[in-house]
Amino acid sequence: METLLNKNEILLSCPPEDLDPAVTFGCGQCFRWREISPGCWQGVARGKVLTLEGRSGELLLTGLSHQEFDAWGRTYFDLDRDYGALKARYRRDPVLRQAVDYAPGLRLLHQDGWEALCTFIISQNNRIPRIAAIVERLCACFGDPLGGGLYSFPGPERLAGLSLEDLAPLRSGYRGEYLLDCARRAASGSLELPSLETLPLAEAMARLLKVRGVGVKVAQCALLFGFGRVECFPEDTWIKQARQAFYPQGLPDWGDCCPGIAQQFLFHYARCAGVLTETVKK
DNA sequence: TACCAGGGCCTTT
DNA sequence: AAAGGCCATGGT
Repeated sequence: METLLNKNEILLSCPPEDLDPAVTFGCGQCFRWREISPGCWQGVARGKVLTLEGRSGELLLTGLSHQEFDAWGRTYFDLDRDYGALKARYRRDPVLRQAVDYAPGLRLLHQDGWEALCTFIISQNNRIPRIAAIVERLCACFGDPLGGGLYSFPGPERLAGLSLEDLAPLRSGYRGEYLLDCARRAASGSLELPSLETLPLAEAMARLLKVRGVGVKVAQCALLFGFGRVECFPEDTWIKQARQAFYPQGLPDWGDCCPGIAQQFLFHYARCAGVLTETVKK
């Protein structure tokens, strides 16, 4: 499918209208991608420095070998899902049609589960730019250097041995305690991360809720963004506002059509399109 | 200055 | 079961 160019360069066969880097990396689902030059985005995933940019109507990915792309890159960018069909389905709903048309190039990333869990613990009662800043300090302090001032996301074993004082430079506030509890559970095996991909959803949710600082919303985000559980539908403040403004009778049941992906379209639309007035808060 | 942020914990009713 | 204060930090 994909065209292999030089070493570590891959031309994605995905239609660019189904993967807009600015939207996909900027919609609040991930926190480690930056636009380093116009149209060219750089990020770190699973310890690899990647770039993605549009080029002559296609998308060029650098930083992964052919083998790495097949092993996890394809999954990371969710390339095996038919977004054309999914969006056609979403457009049957008049509100979601607006959301899809607002940002048709939004694509749900399948991030590393551990990283997603940590970043959404950090996200609670916080703002997106500050979340990204804390995550960067976490990586710079405890990740492995990857060159160019970039660092990997530190694994649970690394964080499990740290103290609250060690985390002080992150300025993550009361969330530091939550990160340590999460890391110690993951490192000891009392929280078995890989099982969260395949366990019945209720069981996966129950296991995550044992972690301090992980409530229903953070667990849903971790499952959706990090463990491929597209049936999850996190209800944050923006979704609550959207629900009250656009769906006073209740949200539609997107059932087997990836509710989590519908959620991300709706979240981005509600947060960025300026369609919510301040009068419908809370 | 107060209020608020991709919430969750703890205590009080 | 439900409601409300509090939590650390930083932007407005």
